[in-house]
Amino acid sequence: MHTQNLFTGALRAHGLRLTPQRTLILQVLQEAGEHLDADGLWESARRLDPGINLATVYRTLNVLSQIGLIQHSFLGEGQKRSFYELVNKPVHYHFACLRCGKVLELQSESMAQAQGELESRYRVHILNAHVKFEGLCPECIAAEANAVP
Amino acid sequence: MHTQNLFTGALRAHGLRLTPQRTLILQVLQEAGEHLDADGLWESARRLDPGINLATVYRTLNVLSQIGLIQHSFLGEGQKRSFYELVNKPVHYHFACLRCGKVLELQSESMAQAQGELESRYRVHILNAHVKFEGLCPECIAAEANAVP
DNA sequence: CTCCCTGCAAAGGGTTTGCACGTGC
DNA sequence: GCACGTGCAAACCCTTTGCAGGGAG
Repeated sequence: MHTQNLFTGALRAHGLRLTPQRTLILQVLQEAGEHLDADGLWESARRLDPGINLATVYRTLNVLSQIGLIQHSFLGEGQKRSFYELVNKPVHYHFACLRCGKVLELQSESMAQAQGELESRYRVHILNAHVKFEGLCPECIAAEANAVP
Repeated sequence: MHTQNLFTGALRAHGLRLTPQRTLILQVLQEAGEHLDADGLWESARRLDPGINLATVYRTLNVLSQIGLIQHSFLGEGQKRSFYELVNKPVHYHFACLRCGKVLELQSESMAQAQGELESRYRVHILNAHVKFEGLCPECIAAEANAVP
């Protein structure tokens, strides 16, 4: 996997240094795959480097956001925490089940189409789309159907 | 406008009292029309009742959220604040300019279509959609073009 | 008259920042 | 060696909460 080189290049292109901490955080983000919050990321990172500081995690996340390697978003209605994920992943959208709390990642071509329509209609240039749907997942739809016959 | 009665009814239906502060906050939300954060709302409200407290604003916003009169969401990448708006309004989506911070409200039929597609593909039941786009607004696209000729 | 609601102030909790030391390049 | 990055702890800022007094129903 040449992802590491990609990251290295991106960092250096912005005059940033490749420190062990940054490498570690990128690694955790990559292995986790799913959306992580800063705290969860810190927890995972500390298993490999117990000395790593939460402030460093936040600073790194901000740096990586600024150079476009990761995307950060909010999930969950009353949620206070931000979630982060690599831009590495294919375009997808989040769906949170209101009943069981599960988060699904959805793919949709129509969304991209809708996005294009908005760009031309409003003459804006869309760089990021944060999309979160809420509702019931298949399992919970079934459960609700059984509960209310 | 019978909106006031609607609110009154909704509050009473939930065993809640119609206090001057609640009336005032609803009024401000209604007149502002656009997305307001708690602080902006407080500022507007204080012009009519200088004694109103920020904690009351938050408490009221939470109550109104819970009974479904308003919707609350996050806008802006590094934004810490929540934004609130009446559910009164037609379906729309938010666009935040990364350069000037301005927030636009967009309408799109394709979005609804995409949503329908996702529901059937993933067998989920979508109840809410929180959609936020980020990018450059028309003015900032022009400004960028001038800045980098 | 009874609770619910408000104002006030202080606490909470995620995120940021100042400072001195450490380290990539 | 110089500037950037890190650890540590305190600061920040939005939001919530405990408490006592006040007002809706």
